[in-house]
Amino acid sequence: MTESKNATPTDEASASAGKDFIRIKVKNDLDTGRLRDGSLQTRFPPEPNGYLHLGHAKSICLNFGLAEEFGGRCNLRFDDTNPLKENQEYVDAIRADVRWLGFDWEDREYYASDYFEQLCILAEKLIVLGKAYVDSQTAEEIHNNRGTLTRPGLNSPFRNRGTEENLDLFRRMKAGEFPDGAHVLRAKIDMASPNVIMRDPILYRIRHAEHHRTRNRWCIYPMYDFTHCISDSLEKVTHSLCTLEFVNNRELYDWILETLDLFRSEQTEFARLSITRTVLSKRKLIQLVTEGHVSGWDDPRMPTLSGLRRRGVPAEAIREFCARIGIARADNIVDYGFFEFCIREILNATAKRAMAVLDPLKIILENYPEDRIEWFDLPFFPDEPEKGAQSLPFSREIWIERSDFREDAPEKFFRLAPGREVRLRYAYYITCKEVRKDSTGRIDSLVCVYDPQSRGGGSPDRRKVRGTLHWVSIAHAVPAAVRLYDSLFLQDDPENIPAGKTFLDTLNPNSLRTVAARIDPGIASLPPGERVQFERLGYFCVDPESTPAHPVFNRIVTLKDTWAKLEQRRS
RNA sequence: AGGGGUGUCGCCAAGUUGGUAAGGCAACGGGUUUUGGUCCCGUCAUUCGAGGGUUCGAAUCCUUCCGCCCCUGCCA
Repeated sequence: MTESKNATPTDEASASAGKDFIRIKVKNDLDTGRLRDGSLQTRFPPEPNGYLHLGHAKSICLNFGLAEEFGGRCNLRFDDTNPLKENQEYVDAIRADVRWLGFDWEDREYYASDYFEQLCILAEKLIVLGKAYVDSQTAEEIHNNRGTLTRPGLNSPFRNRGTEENLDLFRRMKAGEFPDGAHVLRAKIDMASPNVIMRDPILYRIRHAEHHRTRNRWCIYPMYDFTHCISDSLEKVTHSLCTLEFVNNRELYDWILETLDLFRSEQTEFARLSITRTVLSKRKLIQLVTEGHVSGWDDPRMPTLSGLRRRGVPAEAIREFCARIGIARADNIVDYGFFEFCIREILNATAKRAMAVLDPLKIILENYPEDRIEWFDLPFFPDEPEKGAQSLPFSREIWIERSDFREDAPEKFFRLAPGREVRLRYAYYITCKEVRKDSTGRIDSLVCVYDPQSRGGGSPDRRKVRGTLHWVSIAHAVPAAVRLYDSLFLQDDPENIPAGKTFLDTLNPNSLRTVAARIDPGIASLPPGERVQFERLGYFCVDPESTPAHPVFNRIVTLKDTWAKLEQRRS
């Protein structure tokens, strides 16, 4: 499950990784001895209400990465304070994803729900301190009295209840004497604060709901703001890292820890990740799944870790990506192409080369003996032949890529065309003699001749042959389903759609195309999860549904295609 | 006439106390190449949201203005 983490990011990446403002702050806190026992403690705190995606990966790499780099520890903590949205399936998926990404929380797996008892005691302490009260207004009244962004709020008529009454009411809330919504516990801060978060924030609400871990033990549940800072504090988290939308909450975070005189964890915010042509908001991802726009959380087109894993993206590429994008406080939207670059960088060094033809066109070598079969070596890594090779069968009839032949070939097209000579990689030079078409005019096959002198793909006269094509012997080829993926969305920023439209309007109708390919028999029985490079095409991964009899491959990412770019420029 | 955050090349992003704009991606040009892949070399911000000021000198200090993002859940 856990992918190898031996390979290190490039020097550039690690160099820049050591320079962000958070690392500078941590280093400084460590150097100046600000941390009580001198060691760093972080945490990754997901709410188990969905699957992890690339945005979470950024946070995971930051929190766990920091701990590794500075000799500290990082906890995994589930922020499970809302029983209505959370469940065990998500907990299990999150654990699997973090592990797959390559991080280990050892025995430090915590749950906010583990702290419910302590949280309750601290809430009572707040009441005794005169810093919290039970409010019996309706939800609507509370909303109306909160004021607006430009107008202060109004004090609740229940704001000055006595300590004993508050304590009694709160205990009865906890005991289940009231229905949902009858009362809430609020911090007594300042209804006129310019920071709306500080206008007597709700600390506890009544919710007669079953929690996936505590079952029916509780009917009151603490809110995020009350829970998060205290959980951090109890775990002695020194650096509590979160995204920018929580900046406003920091004032309350600090107020609670200070008022309760608890260990002072410190919150620092960084910009969340956005990527072009995909969405990273949990709400939208859930919608894609529940409305059936994708096959599930692990659909290979999803930016979820489970989707990327099934697609074949190596965990190392995700870590590399996170290291390279850096950490800052400015809003950003990273080009999807940058992620692809990181994937290719890893795969180029790790994926064995193989032969496959996605859109087959038949070639008949008329001067090649009908019953002859030869075997050619295909090195796993052309630049490192010492790493081994695979044998490829060659015969009279060969599949090549349909797009590698053109009847009217432009000057710069140096692939196959009538009368032109190209090289079949590692095999022979061939020249096209005749184009055969069916009744509809579609090209049916090509009759070619091969040059016996060019065995292996070179010739004694060292004549120049620009084009080199991939191929598969028809007699040996194995049919395979190959899924070609494209981005889920057409628009660069589907999170930010003009007016009147939704992100669904920019869904890419061609994000998945399945083709009947012909592959080299040598790779037909690779196990699921195995990644290979189909020469000249891209990187592919064996799908979990694949069997030796019916191989299924997912395209992870294409190879860089300079020719396609040239052609596009001409038109 | 609310508060907070933020603006450095098309994208990401360095730029500690002012000293004369890193790096990566993309792009473009060239070399190597039995993957139009990889690799290698080169080009790519007189300018740091805009204006004013301080200074011998400012992306970095002061000031005014502008843009974008977040906050009015008994969500996190």
